[in-house]
Amino acid sequence: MEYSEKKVQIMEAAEKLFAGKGFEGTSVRDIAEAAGVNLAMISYYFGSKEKLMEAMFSYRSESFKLQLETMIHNRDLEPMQKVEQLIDQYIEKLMNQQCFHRVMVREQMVNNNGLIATQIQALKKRNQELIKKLIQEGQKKGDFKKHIDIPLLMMTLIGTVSQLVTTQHYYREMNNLQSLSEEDFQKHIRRKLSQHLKGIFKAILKNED
Amino acid sequence: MEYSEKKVQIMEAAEKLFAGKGFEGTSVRDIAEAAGVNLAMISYYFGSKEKLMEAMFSYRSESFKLQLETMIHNRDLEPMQKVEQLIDQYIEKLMNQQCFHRVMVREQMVNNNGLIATQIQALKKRNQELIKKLIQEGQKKGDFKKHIDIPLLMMTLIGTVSQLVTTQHYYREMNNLQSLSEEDFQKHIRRKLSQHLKGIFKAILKNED
DNA sequence: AAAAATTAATTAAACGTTTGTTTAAATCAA
DNA sequence: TTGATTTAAACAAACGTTTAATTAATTTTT
Repeated sequence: MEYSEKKVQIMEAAEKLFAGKGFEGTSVRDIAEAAGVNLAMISYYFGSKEKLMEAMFSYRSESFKLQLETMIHNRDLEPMQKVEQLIDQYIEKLMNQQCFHRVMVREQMVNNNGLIATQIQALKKRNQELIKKLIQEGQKKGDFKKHIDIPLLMMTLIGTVSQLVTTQHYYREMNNLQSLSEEDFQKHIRRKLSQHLKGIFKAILKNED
Repeated sequence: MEYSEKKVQIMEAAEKLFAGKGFEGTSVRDIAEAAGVNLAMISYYFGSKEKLMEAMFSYRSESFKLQLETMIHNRDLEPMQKVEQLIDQYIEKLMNQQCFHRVMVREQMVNNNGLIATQIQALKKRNQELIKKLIQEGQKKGDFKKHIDIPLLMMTLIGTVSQLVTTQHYYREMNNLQSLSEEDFQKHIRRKLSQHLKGIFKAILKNED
């Protein structure tokens, strides 16, 4: 599917509204107004509200993929360094696409069998295989422990970042970070997350022989 | 607020529907049908759909609190044992109230300033203070490390469990666990989570001096 | 204890809005 | 002149809520 300027305009307005109020909580009139287009344009371009959601999902899924192919085959990096890059890239992707992430959190809770569920599954599978490769490489080299529960480790990576992103206003208030500017607060979160998750992964993975 | 049998009936039907389709995605007619009552009874008992949500939230919040008071003051338990009990109790609470948890995940994402946000905040604050006490006790005894980022550690505990609960059907499929019965699968998750999180907490907390 | 009066619970129908989508006319660009 | 875009208006369906009438339960009076 090709994305004309108008289409992107509508998809991005829809994404922001879906993230805040949910799919059902957002009317096509809301979307049209936010995108600055006539109500009928949404059906005209996408066919329906549902299909707009699917189009937006496809559009964002593309840029949500982790880009690790070249890094993975780099022989100059230690396995642990690669894992650290994976963590940082995951944090970066998610923090830069917070709206899309919120939409995804909502969508993955409903067990639908549609296009969106398929796309989420593909994203998850890809990520799990990437980290599996990295860890197996580290195990072969003897750097990592033998028995690693990779799916559970993924849950901790994704879950920790996701939890902080979706409840950041609570985190901010409970830890008295209101004095920080929004930009500084976002930087603060990234730094903390990176540090924290690298510590966990090191503790879980590293062989102390 | 007192909870008559009919009220509970309606609240529990609403909870299940809200968990699956969201607040806006669920109609009061859906709720009435699922609860086996007349449509008008919802306004009659609760005033409105919104107030039904609030009532349900108060109702569930009560039983969602961790019960750790007596355990915390038990002098026969090591700090690490207490932390392990906290982890197990958290897993238990969340796994036993998966519907309510899903509703909460959705609600946490919208930055509303109403009754529900206040209740979520109170729950979070309580839990954070409980774990803070436990960790500080361990630090005093010299069992735990000096510098622990407690809020981040909470994110990992809550985030990991939450991520697995909200995406369990993906987890099940990706790890070929479809042969397990639903009951066995739930047990499997609990066991894995407990093991995994205790490992992480031990690695992060334990002093190796 | 029976009858009457009062309150509570339940119902089907209707209310006015809002919903997603479609239409047909109007405007624009090629 | 043709085809793509944009518009305001209209559509039926679904929404949350209210109404007024009816039934059930409880309390008061005899």
